Amino acid sequence: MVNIKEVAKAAGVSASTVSRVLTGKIPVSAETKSRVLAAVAQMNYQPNAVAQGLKGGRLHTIGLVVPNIRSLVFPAAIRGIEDTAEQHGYTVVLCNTDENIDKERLYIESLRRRLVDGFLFSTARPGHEYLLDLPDEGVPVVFLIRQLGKSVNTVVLDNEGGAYEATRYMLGRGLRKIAFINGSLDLPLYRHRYEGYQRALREAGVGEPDKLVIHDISGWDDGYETMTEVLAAGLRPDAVFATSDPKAMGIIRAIRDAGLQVPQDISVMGFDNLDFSNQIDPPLTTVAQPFYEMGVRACRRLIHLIESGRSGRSKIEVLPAQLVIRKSVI
Amino acid sequence: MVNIKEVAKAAGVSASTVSRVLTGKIPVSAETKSRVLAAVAQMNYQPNAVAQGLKGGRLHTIGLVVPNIRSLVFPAAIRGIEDTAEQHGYTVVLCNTDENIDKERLYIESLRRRLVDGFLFSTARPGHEYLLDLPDEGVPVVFLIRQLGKSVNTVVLDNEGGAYEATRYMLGRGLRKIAFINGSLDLPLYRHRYEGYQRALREAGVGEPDKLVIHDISGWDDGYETMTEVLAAGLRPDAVFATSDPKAMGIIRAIRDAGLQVPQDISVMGFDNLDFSNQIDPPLTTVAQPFYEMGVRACRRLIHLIESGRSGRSKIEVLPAQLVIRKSVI
DNA sequence: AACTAATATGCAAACGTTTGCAGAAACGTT
DNA sequence: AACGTTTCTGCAAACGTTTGCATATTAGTT
Repeated sequence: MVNIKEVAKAAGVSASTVSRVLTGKIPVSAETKSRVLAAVAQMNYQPNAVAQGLKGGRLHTIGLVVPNIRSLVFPAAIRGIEDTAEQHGYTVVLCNTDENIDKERLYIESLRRRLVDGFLFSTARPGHEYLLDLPDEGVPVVFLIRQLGKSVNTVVLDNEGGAYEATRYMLGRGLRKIAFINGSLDLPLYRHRYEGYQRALREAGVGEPDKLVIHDISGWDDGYETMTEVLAAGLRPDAVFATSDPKAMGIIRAIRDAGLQVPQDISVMGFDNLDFSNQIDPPLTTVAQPFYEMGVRACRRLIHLIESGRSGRSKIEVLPAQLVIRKSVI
Repeated sequence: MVNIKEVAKAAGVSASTVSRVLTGKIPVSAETKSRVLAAVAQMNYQPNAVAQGLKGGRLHTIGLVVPNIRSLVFPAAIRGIEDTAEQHGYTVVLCNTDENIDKERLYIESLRRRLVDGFLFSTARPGHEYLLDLPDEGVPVVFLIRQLGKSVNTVVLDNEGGAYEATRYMLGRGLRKIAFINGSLDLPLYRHRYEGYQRALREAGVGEPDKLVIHDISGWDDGYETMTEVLAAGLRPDAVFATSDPKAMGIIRAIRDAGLQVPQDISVMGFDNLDFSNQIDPPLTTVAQPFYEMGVRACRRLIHLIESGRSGRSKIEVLPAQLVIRKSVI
């Protein structure tokens, strides 16, 4: 790769002049400018970003830390992040932590050595509070999808509101005994969904159904087993609110395998609106998260933080959820 | 961040000595070594990777170029890539091209400026032959999932064999009139799947069904529409071989919406074995691709290329497909 | 016409490493 | 005891930029 000195020689100027033409900071005569530009074009010169990075202390790179890219909630958000990063001339480095805190720590260390400009985390959960130290050390950080306290910039869904609306909708359809099959309460997002569900029930004067509020359920298989046990125990809810679409899929399978029909016998409400959720049978009624948009917002905010030199107090941005009605609720 | 000079001062040696202790290349007396190590530990010194990169000409980074991370085939492969990269001390930069060649070119340019050590491409297709120039310019490159000629290192599935086995299986179940709903023949992988299907039919002495071999179908919605038209035209295959799981999902929906049952009336074979393929109703019989493993292999090969200084001829590695039998074929 | 001000350019240092070269010290050999 | 090796360490250059400072040129003012 050709470097700035060779361009300078070809144009008959010094390296500094070439640099000044390219960065455009300081006046350069029109004549030399065009001569330099011609040389740059002819030699197809591209400044070495690593040298620039060493000089400037940053490399226009952001670190994206997620638990697992195979989880279906991330790809869309990542896409939003990557697109905005690209538009602003940033590059995205991907890190999967498997919820493993040591792996996360190593990644952070490794990326800081590489002078990443900032971090985007979707790995927040109790035990990861040390992440909150990063901003204090001057490292720009934005949290995404999952939150961890109020003291850091975050982009999340209105989980409480989404769950509230979904529950209200089911109540409005005459369903009364609504089971709630939820993820781990360690994650605020599941806590908030639970609170939304409770609020709707309370306002409608309906009590929480006995033995039908179950937390700590994690994927489709877990959902399947849980629902199978529920039905085997003779419990028979009018509806099940699954707080993620994969859980909902497993639950629907369990209901079918028990010889019942969705939604005729039991309605099922999901949460997420993953890409395939309207492809399954029956198409899933669910609460949509604007994943792509969340990625875009988080990335924009991070870039703003980076380029403004870390000003301003941190802010939690809450995006609205949207109920999408299909056929799995009667 | 503390730099090497400060460590040197603290240990009472020169920066060179610190560097030598850390890289371990040249003998250093046991005594100074321990003194340096103590200082390093105490000050928590981490070498600046960008400075090392500038000096050494590479940054231990690989560029991963995919059409779209939202497409369900990539996340597992990416996971395999990322895991192996991490094990070897490499970092992965993610690029989505949307099959757009200009975007791809810009990414390549940008990453080369950043001194990436090599590229992993899943974007091969006609028109992208210029990618083949990169190895000639000394840039390590490995192709993955999609291939583009024999002259470059590649990791792909045995698409022909997978389709052959799947077709043979259906024939063995007594199915004769097997529709073939395929992707674009521009992509060798779809061409090969077609060839496998044809070979199995030929060996069984069964002809290709009239009007039931359809190419250029791309996602679930396209699959749905195509199958709806097929049925509306009064065509009634015994089975449909969809060359991707999403197409299969759309096709199953179409069959159901036409009042028929899968597999009692029409069997459906998929291809990919995406994560959710055994969650749908009926659980999908399909051809599994070892996505994760492909990612691992491709990444290993790239790292080998990088660290061996680009020796050796290029090789195409073909991984076996595996038929996974569930309930969508009778 | 002389002086100040503005404009345009180059030199050299700096970013944080690694590494060739050379010198110093310790050791072994005859 | 003199010399050649070996072992260890530091200096300084290099990687490719950007940028403060100094200088040279030009223009502007009186």
